[in-house]
Amino acid sequence: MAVDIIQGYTLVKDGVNKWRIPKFGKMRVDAVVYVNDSLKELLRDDQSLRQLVNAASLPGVVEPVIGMPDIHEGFGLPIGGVMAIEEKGVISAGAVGYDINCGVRLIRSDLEADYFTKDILYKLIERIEHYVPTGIGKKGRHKGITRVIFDDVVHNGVEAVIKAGFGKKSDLEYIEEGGKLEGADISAVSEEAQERGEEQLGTLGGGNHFIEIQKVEEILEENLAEKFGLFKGQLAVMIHTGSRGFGHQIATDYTKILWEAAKRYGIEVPEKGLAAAPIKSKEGQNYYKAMAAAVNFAFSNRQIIMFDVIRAFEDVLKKSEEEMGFKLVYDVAHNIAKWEVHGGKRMLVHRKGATRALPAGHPQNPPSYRDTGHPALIPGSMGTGSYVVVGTEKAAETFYSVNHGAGRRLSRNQAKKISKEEFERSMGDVVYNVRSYKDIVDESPLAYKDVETVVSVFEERGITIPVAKLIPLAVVKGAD
DNA sequence: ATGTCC
Repeated sequence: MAVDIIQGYTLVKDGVNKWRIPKFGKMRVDAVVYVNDSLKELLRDDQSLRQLVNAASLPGVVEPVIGMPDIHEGFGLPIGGVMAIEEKGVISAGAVGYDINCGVRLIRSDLEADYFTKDILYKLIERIEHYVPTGIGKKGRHKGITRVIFDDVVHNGVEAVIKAGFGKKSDLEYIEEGGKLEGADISAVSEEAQERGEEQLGTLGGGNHFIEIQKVEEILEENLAEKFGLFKGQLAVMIHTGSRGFGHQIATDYTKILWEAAKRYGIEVPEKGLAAAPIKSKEGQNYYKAMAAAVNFAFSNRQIIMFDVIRAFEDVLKKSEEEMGFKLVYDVAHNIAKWEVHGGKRMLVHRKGATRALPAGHPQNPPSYRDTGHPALIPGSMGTGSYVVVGTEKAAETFYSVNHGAGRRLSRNQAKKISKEEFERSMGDVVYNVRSYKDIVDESPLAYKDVETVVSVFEERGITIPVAKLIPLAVVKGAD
């Protein structure tokens, strides 16, 4: 029996790429982390195992608390963490994260990527920036209309922005939850969060958010790729953003509210980032209502950005959306808590830096992907590849969750030390918009784990089937 | 991630 000791915790090998921390002390359940030998080494200088162990002590937690292959430390639950809680247990804002429904949307086209010279790519990213405000604190270009429809957006999700003219009704079939998480209620959201949100719909933000023009580099599973409308050499666009200042304010407000509520309810919370209250309590219910509002905001944000990106392509290529064949492949949440049934039991699954990946035939798939399983989207860093995968039946052991990216290897502060030369080399031929490398150096591919290795962990275990690999041609980032 | 400290 293979055993390893990391950060003082005993890890016991539990099959391919899977390590278990048997429960001890205040843990109510085991913690599990999915890594191969090289990724496991990265946990030695990182607090993420402690954060998994702490999460395993919360009331109502379901066996096991799980770390994804791209795990790294976060606030409360690690990024790359999955925590399921039974109905009589607690809900935690820190286990969803500050960027509620941070997520990814993939758009395909009928265009051949090889047509896109650097000259065209520069024109495109310039035009995309013309339409999509990027960077911290930016207000939306559509804020006149988004203020008017804001209430409708938070309660009804993407359907509301489609009614206002951003895209078409059929897009709803290609968004997790149909673009709307039930149970949102604006009355649970602070005035401050509402004011920030109304003006920020349709903005990209900063940090790891991006709009990427990509090429389908490799088809890894022919049959599924065809059903997802993907082909080798195809031009695609990936959008990665979330709920901006709206979700951030909600997370800030409720971390405080839940921290104080925990004391009143006598819940022992091991660290502030895991602040939690009973799901059935007033505070817990209110967090869910506010979180759902931010989830709907973020799906809608990506819908508006898709609309604007397609306008940019129309302007530069002088072709219509129909001629270019742009279609939504899928839109997935990476930071969310949702009610799901696993093993016949209803539970609230918190995913923070993790993607749901339902297998073929699972009834919660959208009808468009019932027979295949929906695409799970895994962006790499901005100089490397991204993957489309699907979950298998074996993904039941992770509550049908897979990794959400490559995962950070260096902290932002460590990554700031990367030199200009190293940064430029790491970007290779990828065209990017930000003029000063200092603004995005902490997003350098060198700051991330190797996405191929990370994706291989679940593939080797039989939890995912990789379908396609996409590589970046051009990337639009927000300068902070 | 974030009007990166009201």
